This record gives sequence, structure tokens and C-alpha cells, in this order.
Amino acid sequence: MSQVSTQITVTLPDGSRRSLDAGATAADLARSISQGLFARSVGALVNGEIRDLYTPLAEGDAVKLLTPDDPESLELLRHSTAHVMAEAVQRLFPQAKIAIGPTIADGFYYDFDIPGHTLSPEDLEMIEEEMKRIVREDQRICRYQIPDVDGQLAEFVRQGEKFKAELLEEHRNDSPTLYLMQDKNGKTVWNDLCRGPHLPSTGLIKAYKLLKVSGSYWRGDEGRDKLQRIYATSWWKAADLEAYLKRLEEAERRDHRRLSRQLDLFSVHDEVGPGLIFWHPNLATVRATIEDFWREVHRKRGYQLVFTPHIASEKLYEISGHLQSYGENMYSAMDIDDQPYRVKPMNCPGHIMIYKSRLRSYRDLPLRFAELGTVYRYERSGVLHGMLRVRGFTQDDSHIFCTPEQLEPEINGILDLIDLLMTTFGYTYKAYLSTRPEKSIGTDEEWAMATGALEAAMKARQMDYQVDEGGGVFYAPKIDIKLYDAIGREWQGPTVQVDLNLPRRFDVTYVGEDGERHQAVMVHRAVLGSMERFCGGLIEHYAGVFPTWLAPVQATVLPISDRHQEYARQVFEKLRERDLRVTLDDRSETINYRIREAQMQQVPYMLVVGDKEQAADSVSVRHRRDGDVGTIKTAEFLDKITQEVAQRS
RNA sequence: GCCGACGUAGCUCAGCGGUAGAGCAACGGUUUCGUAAACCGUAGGUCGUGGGUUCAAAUCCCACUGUCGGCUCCA
Repeated sequence: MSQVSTQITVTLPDGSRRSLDAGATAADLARSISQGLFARSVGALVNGEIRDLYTPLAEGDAVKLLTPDDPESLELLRHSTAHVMAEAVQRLFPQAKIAIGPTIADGFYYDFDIPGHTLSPEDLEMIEEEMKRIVREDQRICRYQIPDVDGQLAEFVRQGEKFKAELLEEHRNDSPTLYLMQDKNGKTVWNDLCRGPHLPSTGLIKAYKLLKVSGSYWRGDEGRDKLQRIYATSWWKAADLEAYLKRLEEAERRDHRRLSRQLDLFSVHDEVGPGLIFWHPNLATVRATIEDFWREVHRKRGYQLVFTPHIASEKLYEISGHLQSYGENMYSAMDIDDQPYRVKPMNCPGHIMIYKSRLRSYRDLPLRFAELGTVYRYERSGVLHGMLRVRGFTQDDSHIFCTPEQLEPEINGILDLIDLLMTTFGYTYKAYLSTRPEKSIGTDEEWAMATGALEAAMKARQMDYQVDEGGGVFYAPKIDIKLYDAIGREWQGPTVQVDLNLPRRFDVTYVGEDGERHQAVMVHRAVLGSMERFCGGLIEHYAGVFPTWLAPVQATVLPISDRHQEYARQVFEKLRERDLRVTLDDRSETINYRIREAQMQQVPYMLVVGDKEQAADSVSVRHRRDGDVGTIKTAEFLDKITQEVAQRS
């Protein structure tokens, strides 16, 4: 051990400082703290960035050693598992060329080009077996800075690793690194061009599973090589993997297409075409209830409801620009009296027509037009998905026309409405502000005004939000809200956009205090998005167990035997008079059978009536979740359920 | 659109070269019941569509169509 004269000092998470020999790595730091920590460390967080355990540290670095207890360590684990998977694939399929293999939420994937072979589910098992071997071999994973980029390039080319060659060429000035997999004798058995970071060795990999194969394209470009992608996941503990697979199962259980069959919610038909939804009575009831609520809250907030036609002359979409920039998502023209017409893909031009039907004064503003507007858009067949991705859908669309001064309070009002609706349905959410992208129209002042108003409104409400720099659409900055459902999945939620384009294209103006015409400011916003997607998502969020105010059937009356039918009918009528959705199930099936059926249909209340209830003008209440909750007076039950519905709980 | 898997009774699925099966649902009867499936019986499919191979095709091959998992796109 030669004593190096220079020392460096690093800071630990608890604020304490530690001196190390210059050139010391995070591993050395761990060792200097305790053997136990060293044994558990798999990487380090250096100045907030995840790094290899054997990263040399520099003077002043803030270092946190990562062990499997730290969530950040999963990134290392998954990235390394991806490499092991790629190594396994190349062992089994020597002709396979590797593309990229990043980590994603809950796992990772790796893309391959495997000439002459298509991966099958059986292959996945084989690959898993091979991975087991690589893990058992406990290969070291070493970072290696490429000293001679051209030499390495030539090597990649010689190996036919054209994707890696392309990547290396691109990153040649970024101090590119290889990660080498080395066996016990220090011999490199595999390598991958990779920025890292990685685990120190493959032996640390424990619980992983390959999930599915699918197609992809090199760099996501369908003009380029077709690749095969393997999706997989990796965890530190078998129990975590188990829990994750359980979560997938739970998601499967909640799948709205599956629940639709059980609860008779919606259908699509070959004879009609894909992506076109038929709402059955049960789901139509849910939707209608949501729409009633939606209309109520909009009226209360000064929105005016409008309706616009489903087809329009092409001229409209030429003015709006949709034909030019959105044409490939629009259905082809139909001929009406020698004029081309189109099915509407957007509601905005229609709302603008209403605005422009007369001269507007600043005194009229803001004008808030809202419509449950049905639109049709061409979606490529492969992307259609149940109710979540369709070709015809109804947006809860609104366009607000206002002055620049009114913009901020209007945004604030929208955010308030969003909060009310999302809270009612039990979603939590996060907000994102998307700012001006590179390719965009409008002046700097316009963008500053619009973006500023969005930001100011969120700040005024003390909302947490993240900024997605350059993530706006070309004509507008926007606020996107992401929803989190009952099992923590993310959904695309409400969106608010300040449009800098259409007011100009349509010459949307108002007469100001000064008697001059000014261009109006226009805001697009959708809260629920589309009724199809929202209701589809809601089915999964509630797992088909709709709260009482939304439930297709809120209560069912179950007479014990035929002699109770008359009384059961009386109870049924009483509920119906209260405008409750109630059914009477007096079929000659056993009471157990009828209860089971109501349970499986997720009916909130089952009202069992027999001799005792008949004698006491009462009902025996069975709740779908709590079971038999006892007998109460019919009038009392009516009050309770009516209140529950009114509270939307 | 592209890659891959799949399409058998209303639903869930078995059969995978040799005369189409089960459970549930439906229908008819019996049963009149106290909190998650009473009993007996009946009916139901040109095996997604079209073509090919074969003495013979639900089964093998091709095309189309739809669904599913991804890619991609999302004014």
C-alpha cells in the first residue's frame, strides 16, 4: 500500500465529511465506513446521479452509497439484468445483433435484430435459463472507457453490430464507454456499448422474469430496421417480483374489456367496424349520470352548453388548418351536392363559428362554450384498444374566449373545476406545464403571455407542477394533468391549452373598451377527455364496483318466496318514486342464487324481504361489501341511500 | 400501418388429420326457499371468412378479416 500524498474529502448524506485517498472509489468509501456496508453496496449516488460502485470519487462529491434498500438501486439492477439478458440472447442466437436496452417503469426491455429467427414464448424460458447461468457465473461488470473510438467502431462493424456502431459514431465525443462482462479469470466474455451505470457483478441479480416479446423499430422509426423487443422485469427479492406479478394480475382482473363481459357494459362489432363503441344500458346509465353531473357543474360555473354538427364542409377545416396538418387522422371526404364534406375530428372550429356568429364586445367576455361533442378520428388499426383507444368518441370539450387580462382567472377556474371532478371520482393527480417547442408559431410575447398565465394560475393555487420544457404543441403551451387510479396506474387526464393559432386563422375578435377590434384569446380544455376513455378508465379504477351514485342498478329487491311478491313490489315502487335505479328480482330461483347474481353484478344494496320485513314495513339490507347489515324501516333505508347518492359517495 | 400470438355454442375453454365436447348462461318443468350457485330435462356450433393440400381438415398451408400484446402517432 503506497501512501498517496493527496487526499480528497467527500460528503455523506448525514452531512459528515470523510477523507479518502485520491482516486478512491465509492467502494473504497463503503469499505472505510464498514465491511457490512461495503458488502451491501451495489452503486452510489454521486452528486445526485446514479453511478457505478467503482466510480472514482472527486474532491467535494456528495456521495450516498446505494444498497438494495434504496429505490434508486433498482435502476442499476434492471439495467444490468438487461445486459445479462442480451448476453444470454447472443449466446443462444449468435447471429443476434443488439440495439438498445433501457430501463422502464418496473422493468426494462432490450431490442434485438435476430436474422432468421422469431422469438417465441418458449424462447423466453430458454433465455431465462441462460440468464440463470450467467448470474451463477457471477461475471464482473466493468466500465471501460473506449480509448480508440475508430478502432472500436471497426470492431463493431466487423462483428456486424451496426446499431452499436451507429450509436458509438453518434457519441464519439462523449467519452463513450463499454461495459465488459468478465469471467472468473478476468477474461472479457461479452460487452455492450453503454453509458451505464451498472452493478459490480451479475451475481447480485436475483429475481427477474421475461414478460413478453413484441415488435419495435430501430429508433422507433418504422422506416428503419424491424427489431424484436423483449420486455422483462427484475427485483432484489423474490417477494417483490411476486408482488409485481400480482399487480399485473390485478390490472388484468380490472381490465375494462373483461369486466364488460361480466357486467354487460359495452361491445364492438365486426359488422360495424373496429374502434366504434356500443354502450349497453348499464354503462350508458353510468355515462348519463356522469354527464348530468358534468352539465350541472358547468352551468354553475358560467359555461354555456352548445351543440355543433357532425359533418362540415371541407372549407371549415381548411381555414382551421386541420386538413393540412391533421388530415391523415381525418376520414376522407364525402360528396354532398358536389361539395366535399368531412366528419368532424375536432369541436373547436364549430365553437368558433358560434362565437363569430355576431360581433362580440369585451363586455361579453369571457364566453365559455361547452359541448359533449362527438368526433371521429382515424386511428391506425394496431393502436385500437377497447374503449381506451377508439375511432369515434365524445369529448367533454370546452372553448373559452376571453381577453388577455382574463386569461389567468379563467385558467384558475378551469383548474378548480378539474380538481372538483377528479376528486369526485377519487383520482389523485399531478400537473405538468409544457412550454414552447422548437417548431412553433406565434410571437415571443404571445408565448410569454400564455405560458405566464398558465404558470401564474397554478402558482396562485399553490399547485405542485413540473415543467416539460419544449413539450408544448406548436400552437400552444399547455397544462397536462396525469391521473393516478386506485392501483397507482397513471392515466392521461385533463388538458388545458392556450391557442395562439386558431384565433388568428379564424380572425376571432372582440371590440375592446377603446372601440378597436382585438384578437380574442382562446383556451381549449377537456377535463374528462373522452367519455369512452374516461368511462373505460373508470371501470378499471373502480374494478367494476361503481359507487352507488353511478351504479347501473343501485338496489334490488329480493322477496324470500312468492307470498312476499306483493310487499316486495311495494318496496320496489317506493325506491323508484325516489328516482333510484332499482330492480325487483322475484324469479323462482333460490334466495341464495339471486343474492349471488346481484353480488356478481356489484349491486350496492340487496333488500331481502320476507315475513318479518313485511310485518314491520322494513327491509333486510345486504350491502355488496359489508354483507348483511341488519333490518331497518324502509323509510329509513330510503333516506340513507338517497343521501348517499346525493353526496356522490 | 408494422412485428408477433390468437379466433371452436351467448360466456369460459377442451379437442389439434378420421362422424364436433364440458361447465356456466338460455329454454321447459318441478321446487317457495332467510343472506354468494335447488333438482330434472331440452335446445344450441357449416369450428372467423375464402382458397389450397389430402381418400378425409376445427386440426396442415396461403390470403383476408377481427381480437390481443407491443411499435408508432396523437392539433
